Amino acid sequence: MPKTVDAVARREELAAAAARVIARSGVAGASMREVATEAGWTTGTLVHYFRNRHELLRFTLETSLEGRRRRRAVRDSHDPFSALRATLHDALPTDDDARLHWNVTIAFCAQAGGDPDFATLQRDAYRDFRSNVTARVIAAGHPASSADIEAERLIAVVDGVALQALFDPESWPPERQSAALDAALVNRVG
Amino acid sequence: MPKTVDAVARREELAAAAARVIARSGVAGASMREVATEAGWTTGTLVHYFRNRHELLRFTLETSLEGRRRRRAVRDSHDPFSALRATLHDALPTDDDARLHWNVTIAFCAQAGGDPDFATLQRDAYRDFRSNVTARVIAAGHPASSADIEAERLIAVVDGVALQALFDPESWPPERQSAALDAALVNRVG
DNA sequence: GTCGTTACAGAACGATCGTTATATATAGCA
DNA sequence: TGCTATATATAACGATCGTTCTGTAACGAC
Repeated sequence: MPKTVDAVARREELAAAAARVIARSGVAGASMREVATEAGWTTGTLVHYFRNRHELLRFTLETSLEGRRRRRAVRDSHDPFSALRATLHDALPTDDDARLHWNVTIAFCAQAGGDPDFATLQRDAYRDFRSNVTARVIAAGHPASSADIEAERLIAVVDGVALQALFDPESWPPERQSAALDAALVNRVG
Repeated sequence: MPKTVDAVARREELAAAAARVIARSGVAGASMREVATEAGWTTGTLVHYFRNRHELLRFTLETSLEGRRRRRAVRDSHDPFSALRATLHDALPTDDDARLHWNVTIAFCAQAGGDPDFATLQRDAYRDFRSNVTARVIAAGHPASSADIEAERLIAVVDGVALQALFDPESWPPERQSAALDAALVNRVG
């Protein structure tokens, strides 16, 4: 056997570089050469781990979505209401990691129209998030009959706050985002 | 004087074509040739009315933002609460025109990171919208001291619903968007 | 009518893109 | 210690991009 590297880790490392470039300059700015430079490699390395650019972009989006999903799974240990709040709070761009995820999401959102593959990935991830929040809303004591409506209301608040925070980061510090979420939570749930 | 055309109207016609292309395939997909084809002209015409691609994109974004602002200005004739509701409702992607505006907005949102020019345009338009909603919230009877907080809460709901509706149009018909907005309105204002 | 200016078309250029092909270095096995 | 397969680098190709340049048609002033 010849020289061996952790191919999975290398792919994730390259995808992380791609995510940074995408968050910085959009999907269009994520050229093979730019991503390779960001990762500290060359295009030769990039094509060695991804068949083509589309596979790189797709894996980058999948990894970004998976990162959010994995973080969500941790929130089951708390009491039901705290778990709901933590789940929604994790979706807010209150730290660099979440901000990166959001920028990548928006960038792919703009690209989703021309690429149904990306649109499907994002829509499925969103539906998974929605069903997750719905389950937690029910666990927190909300009537099951209107839990989906309540979940969508809460997600709308989270998405709206996130969008504004991405636009105007200096006027939306983390504590203000949390406050907006809490205000939405005390309205109906809890 | 030689052959004369309405240069302003022609620029808006070309910008409208650019907006359609951007909504369909993102800012990156809006190449000079693609926009020219969409408009039914050639690149020669495009460069005759816009110095370069950046000016075309900038004018397209400005025109899109101005269209929303102009529609907002009409909403002063109603009673204060109806005016507030109408202002917020106009921001939702409930018809093709508003959907086009939203897709363009998201597309430029993804591009704003790499181009501070676009980011400034959008942030200013958003602040204008925010101050407009704040004034209408006060007019509708909300205490002035917390009117900005209330306006941001309502805008967050509108943005969140819009984002979800753009992702999942079939599960967010216009009447459902309106219902979500009304639910947010009856909570505090009114 | 002719002339000059404007409107538009289309070709061409250099840059950059994704992709492919080729070359080199490296690490484990014989 | 060679051998081989893998990892990485680099070059090159064709396509496409934004931009510039050149050519042509059309309208208004004289």
